[in-house]
Amino acid sequence: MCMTLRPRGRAKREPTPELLGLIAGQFRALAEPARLSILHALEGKERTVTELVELTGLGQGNLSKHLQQLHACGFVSRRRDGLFVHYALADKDVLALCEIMCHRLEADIEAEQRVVAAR
Amino acid sequence: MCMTLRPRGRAKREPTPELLGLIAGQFRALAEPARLSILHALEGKERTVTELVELTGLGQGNLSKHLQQLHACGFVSRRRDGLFVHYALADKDVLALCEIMCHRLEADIEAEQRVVAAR
DNA sequence: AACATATATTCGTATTTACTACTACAGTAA
DNA sequence: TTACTGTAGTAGTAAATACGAATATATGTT
Repeated sequence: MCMTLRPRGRAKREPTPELLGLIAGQFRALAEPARLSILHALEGKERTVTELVELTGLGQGNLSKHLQQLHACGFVSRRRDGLFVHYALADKDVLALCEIMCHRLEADIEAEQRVVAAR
Repeated sequence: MCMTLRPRGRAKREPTPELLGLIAGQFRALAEPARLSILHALEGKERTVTELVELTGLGQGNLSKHLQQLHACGFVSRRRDGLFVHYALADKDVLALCEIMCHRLEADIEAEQRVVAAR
């Protein structure tokens, strides 16, 4: 039991409120359509802030703040190149997480369709 | 590209704002320490609301609302047994999701420790 | 029926937060 | 230096939400 809500390899004990807060913070960083839109725009290649403004339709200041949040949680990396700052997906975790969520949603939709079809 | 922000097996197209909202909603359901605490209490066995009140320390009304949210997102299942309602983890997704997050946090902590150790 | 217990819901409030508009900072070029 | 561009930060505001307290509903018991 308790394999998930504590760091791996640690002693078997209750997750502290601090740890729960950290995990919740990671989820909260992804709990916003605007930030998911940013992450989607970063799939495959890195992008400058200007590019992301165009791709996402978000305002520049707003977008920048979302990027700070994603960077603070380690979901995106930053690379300065002269006047431009290039952002990129930091790892594959975002992809894995979203894939699980999409899988769940797909299952829900299919279940609903079965209910509808059964009438 | 775009393997993650749309349901599997669908045509290759941009994720709609609706889909992004649904995914964000799934993440938001997990973006709260109180709800993670509930999910942790449900690891291994189902629990009644009364049991969850004791295990989590949350108020009964507050807890019930959190349970409704988790149930609406499909993370927990409900089973009525007379006067009691038993809640349980609906699937293994929560465990997988939290494991990824814990893994990330652990990596961050280790990275910080390396920085500290290098001084 | 009345009563008791378990769970759900409503109300009011304080906190959080996403957004826009504006301003500040960083880097480049003249 | 000044001017210009890209990015980051600040202030104010409206919407979302987590919480406690109180109330309502559901089920079982007498």
